[in-house]
Amino acid sequence: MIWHRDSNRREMPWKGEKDPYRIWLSEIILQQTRVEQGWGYYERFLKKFPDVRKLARASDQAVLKCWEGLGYYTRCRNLIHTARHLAFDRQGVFPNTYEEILQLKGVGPYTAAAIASFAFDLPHAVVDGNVFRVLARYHGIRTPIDKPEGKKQFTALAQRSLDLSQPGNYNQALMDFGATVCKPQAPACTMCPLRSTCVAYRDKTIETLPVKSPAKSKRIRWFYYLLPTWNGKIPVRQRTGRDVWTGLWEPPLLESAKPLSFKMLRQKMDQVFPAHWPATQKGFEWLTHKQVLSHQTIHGCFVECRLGRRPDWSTDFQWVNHRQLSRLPFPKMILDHWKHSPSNR
DNA sequence: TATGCGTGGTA
DNA sequence: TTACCAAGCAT
Repeated sequence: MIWHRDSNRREMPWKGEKDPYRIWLSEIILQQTRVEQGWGYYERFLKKFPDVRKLARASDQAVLKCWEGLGYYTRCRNLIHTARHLAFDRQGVFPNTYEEILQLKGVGPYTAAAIASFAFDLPHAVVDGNVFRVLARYHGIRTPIDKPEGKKQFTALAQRSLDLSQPGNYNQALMDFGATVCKPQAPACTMCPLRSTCVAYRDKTIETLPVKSPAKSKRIRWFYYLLPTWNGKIPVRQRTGRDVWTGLWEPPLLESAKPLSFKMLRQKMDQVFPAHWPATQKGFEWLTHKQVLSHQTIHGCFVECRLGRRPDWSTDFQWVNHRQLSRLPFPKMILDHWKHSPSNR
């Protein structure tokens, strides 16, 4: 705590904030996200949606567009849901107990403890990646942190360690400490005020803690996006289901587990998206991108051409011009394609 | 309860 | 290039 007081705090736009709306917003943005990455998003959200009623009244589309590029889009859909719940069912009043906060969609044990302690000075310890790491090293605990037993053990330990006289401050300090001193790689043990009593430092096991189960290998997918322009417009539809990028928009898509030859692709195009496609490969522009996600690798092949007639596909598709397109949220890979594609104006 | 969900930085 | 990780959560 003295370490934290003495100029080791990381300044951030939401630090010291007492407005539960702002704290909630910042914590949702920061889930599994680096502070530097979330910073700009937080400021843009606050500018566009200064209070929970503004956010609740906005269209799904406008909010998702604001979230575009940040990833884990379920967070954004839950943010919208909870904003409307707060504004319309609770007259804009944020719940002020840990249990009630935990009930909010998109709010789990970490976020509930963060809001409870920062906004309401309630004695709940946060347990995030930083806290897992600091506690595992300091106490030399080898229980895997990504299993129920580990979560239980570390949560109990964090709660016991909490400074009840200043829970918010303590939570901030522990996370800052983990982010700047007790780092995942190359921790600054020589600068660490706790090294004389740190079990992992004594046992030289810093690099092996915390214990995590090994990552699974990534699934590989091939996405063939069809980009026909007709009358200056292209067809797009919103992704549904429980797959990646749900809620974002995309052009007609043919998916394959393996790369397709042009001949195979052309066959599928005629089956799934019948149209007056060009007869040969020369009628198409063909560009590929690769995006590595945390759990899968997606190869995006963008196949562009001009059509003389508008095809009669599912009504899910909207044919939109550039201006309409710019208001819709898209996955980064598609945005990158349009940014770099020579045919895009 | 094991698994899936994005993107970007770093070694 | 690849692996790891980041203020986690829902299902």
